[in-house]
Amino acid sequence: MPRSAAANQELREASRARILDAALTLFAGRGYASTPVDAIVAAAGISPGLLYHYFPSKLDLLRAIFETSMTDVKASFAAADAAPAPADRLAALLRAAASIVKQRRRFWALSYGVRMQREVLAALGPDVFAWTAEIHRVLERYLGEAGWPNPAHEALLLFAQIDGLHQHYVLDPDRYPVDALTERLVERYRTPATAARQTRKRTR
Amino acid sequence: MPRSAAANQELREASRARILDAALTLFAGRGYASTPVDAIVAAAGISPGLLYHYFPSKLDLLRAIFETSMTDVKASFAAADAAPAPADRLAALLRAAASIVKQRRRFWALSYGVRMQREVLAALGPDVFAWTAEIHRVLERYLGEAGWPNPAHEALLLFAQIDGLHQHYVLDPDRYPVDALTERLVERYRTPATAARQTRKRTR
Amino acid sequence: MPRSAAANQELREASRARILDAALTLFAGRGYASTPVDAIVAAAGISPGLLYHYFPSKLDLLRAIFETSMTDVKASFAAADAAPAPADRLAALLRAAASIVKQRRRFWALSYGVRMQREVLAALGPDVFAWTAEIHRVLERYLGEAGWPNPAHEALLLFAQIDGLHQHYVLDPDRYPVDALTERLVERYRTPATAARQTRKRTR
Amino acid sequence: MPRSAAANQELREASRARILDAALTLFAGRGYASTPVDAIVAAAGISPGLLYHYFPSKLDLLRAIFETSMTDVKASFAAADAAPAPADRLAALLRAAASIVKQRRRFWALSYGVRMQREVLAALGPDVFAWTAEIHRVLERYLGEAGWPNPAHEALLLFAQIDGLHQHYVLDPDRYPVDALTERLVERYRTPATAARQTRKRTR
DNA sequence: TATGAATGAGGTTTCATTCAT
DNA sequence: GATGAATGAAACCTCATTCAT
Repeated sequence: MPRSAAANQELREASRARILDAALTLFAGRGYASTPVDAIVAAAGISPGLLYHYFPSKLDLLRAIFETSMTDVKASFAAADAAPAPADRLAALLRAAASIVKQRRRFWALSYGVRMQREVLAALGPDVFAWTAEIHRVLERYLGEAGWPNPAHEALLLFAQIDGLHQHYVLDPDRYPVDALTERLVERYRTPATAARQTRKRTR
Repeated sequence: MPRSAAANQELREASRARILDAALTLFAGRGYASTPVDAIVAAAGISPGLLYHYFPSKLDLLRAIFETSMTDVKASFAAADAAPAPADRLAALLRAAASIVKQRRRFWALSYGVRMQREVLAALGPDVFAWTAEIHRVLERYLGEAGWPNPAHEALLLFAQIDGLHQHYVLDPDRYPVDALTERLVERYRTPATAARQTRKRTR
Repeated sequence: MPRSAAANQELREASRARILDAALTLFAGRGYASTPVDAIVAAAGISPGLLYHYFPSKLDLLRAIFETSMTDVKASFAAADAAPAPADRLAALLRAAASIVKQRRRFWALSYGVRMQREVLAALGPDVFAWTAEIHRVLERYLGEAGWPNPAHEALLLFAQIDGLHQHYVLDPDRYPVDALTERLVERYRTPATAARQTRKRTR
Repeated sequence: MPRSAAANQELREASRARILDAALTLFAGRGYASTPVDAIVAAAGISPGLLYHYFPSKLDLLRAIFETSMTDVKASFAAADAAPAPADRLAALLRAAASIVKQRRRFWALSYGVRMQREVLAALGPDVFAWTAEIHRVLERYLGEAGWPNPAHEALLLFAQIDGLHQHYVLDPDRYPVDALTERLVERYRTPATAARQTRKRTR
């Protein structure tokens, strides 16, 4: 008596989701390399065989996590991108980024955790590399449109700022005031930071 | 006749240094967990026995790297701290930090690589935890002395900025313009971004 | 479709038994410390991974052997203890002990082999320590009931006798006449070796 | 300026003795196989090189311990053997054996510790095998001369008794009453244990 | 779909031993 | 006579993965 196709589909989804979730939690906490497949299997409450039924290898599991999460993250950024007034888009982006980091803490912890490991990163495919480049491009465009001088450098600086902020948040989520700091950032980037000071300097 | 004490001392230090150096390079490149002791041993041109003669375990080797490097880093910060005019100390610190990161790229790569792994971090001892707190305190003091409002939050923001900057540099050292960006930061933090200024600017 | 629970149970027990058996043989012959896990694995015809699937460590394997064997041995002594006439129980015990030593030569060889190694013994748990104390208590009770003077000392002596006998047997099982010697012992302990008798004999 | 030959000789003896002593203590406590050469070296306060200067291998060190100790033990038995009246020699032997075990506890612990390990025993040379055979022969002769029936079996029994006694003593030297038990044994073996009981049995 | 026994390469560590001085 | 840095084979154990059911 075979299960109906629909029921099977549900089972599949449920199992896959449990595995991905367990793996994400463990990878985020202990690191990818230090997490045995058995630990994932135990946390997901399934058998090793089933894990390999869904994911051909441990690395593919990592890849799947990145795919899932990155889709999600991109969607969020796209929403910010759609803000009506051009002047508000930078603020919208900063807030959207903070919000998505808060929602998907574990993914970011994992992401920051593997960031330095070239071999692993390479195995995740070109998408992950393209990732940062794209964010940088968007920031550069926004800053340029807002009249910032040398928007390429400014974008690097702003990206570093955002990245550092989020990483520090992920390291201590219960006490780190991401929202307040994000608002401070929004404030600071409301108008180009050039005029006043740079003028003063030049006139000396 | 045994080797002279001095000769032994030299041999020991040379071997220890080779091991530490090889380990740092490999840990930085492949991550701590993904680097087999045998790879370190091969890179250092020694036998596994000798590594364990100097370091009781792989983790102790990591610990030793952190101790060595952090001593070095602290010294550099202390030097910046000794700048004559109070107004220059923040600039001095930012430049010293950039300089030390450039000099010890591999250590920072390693450090950023294990940052998310709580178990490893805990095993490195309380020093590594206290580390960031101390940097934050110093920044807060400098910003407070320079008249910045809410120096606690501003310090978090500045620290995140520096951290992000350095991490991005370490990820792509050949192309990332740390120096230019550091100077931009120095410039931006020369005078407090007071509410006053921002208001004035907006009302103009 | 997973294997049925019963089939798994069988597989598990078969594997466990093969490992325990191979380990017992090797430990008995070469000593615990001198037996590499790989040798056990080879003798059992399995992979190292499987051994560690069943026993968390080499020491736990030793522990398991002791648990298994001691259960078995205690059962045998309990049977002797149930002899009807009190006067026959000592004889029953002596014979049961000889019989169990003959049946489980390898266990006794192992047991005698680790007896002097305090660290190993301690790791085997309190049971193994309590073991000899219990035998001594039983012997003392039997001897007391049979009217022997100073049954505590006599029990020590008898226990030493049995232990020595069995150890010598295990050392050279093919030639050592355990049965004959056990019968001689049974004979000797049929009636108490009272001072009275000895005096009477001397005065004749 | 070379040391005098006599001074050298003294140094040699002292170093050898320290090594043998440290090794004996450790072997007795932890077993031969579980004692690393480094532990011996540390306990003796010397360098590994020096140990290998005196003993070609760890096994040779064990051999040396056995040679030293067995010479000593044989001398002690020889003394007992020289007792004037034939009737007293068994008593003298029992007492001498107890005394030597008390004096050289560590050696006996070691000896009992390796007894079950055929490979190690074989490497110690035939002497150690001949050892027990000789004791048995002596006992048999004494018992025969004292008029015991079936002295060969009786000797096995007595030897097992002595051996068990001494082993139990070595396992718990502070509480085990060797002396009292030895006297009890002496008493029991003063006259052949046959007449009375065996007669009674036969006449039934 | 799902299980879990089983594998084996490879990981970390130990330890008897060597050798330049 | 003595040292201790150095070796490398082998020990114990882990873990990604397979496969019969």
